[in-house]
Amino acid sequence: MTTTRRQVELLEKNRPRQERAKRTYEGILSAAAELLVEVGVERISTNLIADRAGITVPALYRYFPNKYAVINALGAQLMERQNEVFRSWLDSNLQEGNPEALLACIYDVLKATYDVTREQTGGIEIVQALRAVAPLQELRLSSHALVSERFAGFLSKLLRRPVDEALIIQARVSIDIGYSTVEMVLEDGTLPVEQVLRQGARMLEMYWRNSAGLAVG
Amino acid sequence: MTTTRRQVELLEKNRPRQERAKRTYEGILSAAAELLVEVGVERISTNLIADRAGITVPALYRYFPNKYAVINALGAQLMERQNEVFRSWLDSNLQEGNPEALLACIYDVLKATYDVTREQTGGIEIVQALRAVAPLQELRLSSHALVSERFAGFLSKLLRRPVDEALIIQARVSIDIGYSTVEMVLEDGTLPVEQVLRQGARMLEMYWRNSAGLAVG
DNA sequence: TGTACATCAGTGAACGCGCGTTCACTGATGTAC
DNA sequence: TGTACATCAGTGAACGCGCGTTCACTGATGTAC
Repeated sequence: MTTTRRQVELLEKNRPRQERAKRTYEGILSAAAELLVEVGVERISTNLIADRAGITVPALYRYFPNKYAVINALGAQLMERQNEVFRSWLDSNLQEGNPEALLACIYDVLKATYDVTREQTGGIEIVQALRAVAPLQELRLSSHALVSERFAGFLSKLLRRPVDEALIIQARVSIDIGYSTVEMVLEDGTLPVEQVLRQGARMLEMYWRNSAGLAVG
Repeated sequence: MTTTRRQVELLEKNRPRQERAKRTYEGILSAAAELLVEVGVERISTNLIADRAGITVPALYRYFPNKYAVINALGAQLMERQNEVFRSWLDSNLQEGNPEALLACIYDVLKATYDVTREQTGGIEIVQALRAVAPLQELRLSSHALVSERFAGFLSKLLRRPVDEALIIQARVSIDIGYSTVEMVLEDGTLPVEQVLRQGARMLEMYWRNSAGLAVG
């Protein structure tokens, strides 16, 4: 991509070992999440985070090389939770082996993803930061790509189709459209959550009915 | 929303009057667009912008109160161009008065939106900034809401349905899904542009076939 | 059970830097007569 | 056609501030004997 963009270290440094250290570490993440809501990505700083967490800046530097690593840790946590929602949704539909069953509960997975993101302080702000801040983009993109591949494998069995490029693309588009619907409703607080998620679910349902050659509702 | 978030002035100050001033003004916008690509939203500053534009910082302050106003001006320009794409797509389909004609060319409007965003230096970075930076969010949200209302009015005539909340929501979801597809392909450079846009178009098509009670395929 | 010691966790103070912002100013452009 | 003047456009220098980062350090925790 762009070469002029400076490389940023995102790896965490020391892992917290003692109890006290774990509290400090968690305190840093909570403080960062709160500040992401209050002042936004563009104003957050290690100084602010340490202050809010009730520690000094060098204590933060013990665990994170910079502020991006802190946001990255928050992002990894959220991506993991979102992925887990999707994974368990797939699992609970694996037994059925029946496309209709899956199509009937797309709304559920959107709602569960919405809930898990809402539950995390600064959830939507974290997602937006992952999109907008170059050094963090990799995390969200690779997370979506991973989930899409798993989804494509699942669909391959369900629809008895090979895992070719077309299927992977269809899976990826579905995943991204699902997350987009959730993000849309989190970003614009004036929208009716359930209605919008239901429309998003219906869109995905019609798409897959057409792909799989199933009857329309 | 959040009250702790400081209010930021986004209105431009003096409008450029003389020729020289117009060049300076445009130079500021171009420099900002380039820097958005090179260093990202979180590192851009009035100092960097003025430097790149070949002027001193007080010259920038003559036209903009702060860096957010600069990005806001870039964003307004881009939103306007995207809206224009959609407007002219609707217009060229208004004559027909036939849903099938519209459904047949959803890909075209996605591709045209993709092209117009791609054409603008820092196009995707501008969109991401509008999403992630609180004081700029209003611009994108109200732009999407406006386009959705216009679309709902159009659909009302086409499908002979009243402009009720349900129709507005459906229009809004469609608009946001369209933009999301475009943004997805701009954000992840590894994806095949045409294939992804075609899938997005197909998803919207199936959605509206179902809504309008039209035959599939 | 006590204590000496190693390791882990967090502090206080300091640094240089780029940031946003403002000032009084010089220079460029356009126009009235 | 020339020039005086008003307005517009951009400069140089300065400011205080919060930023990221590092240092040698003190204090807390855990453990070997």
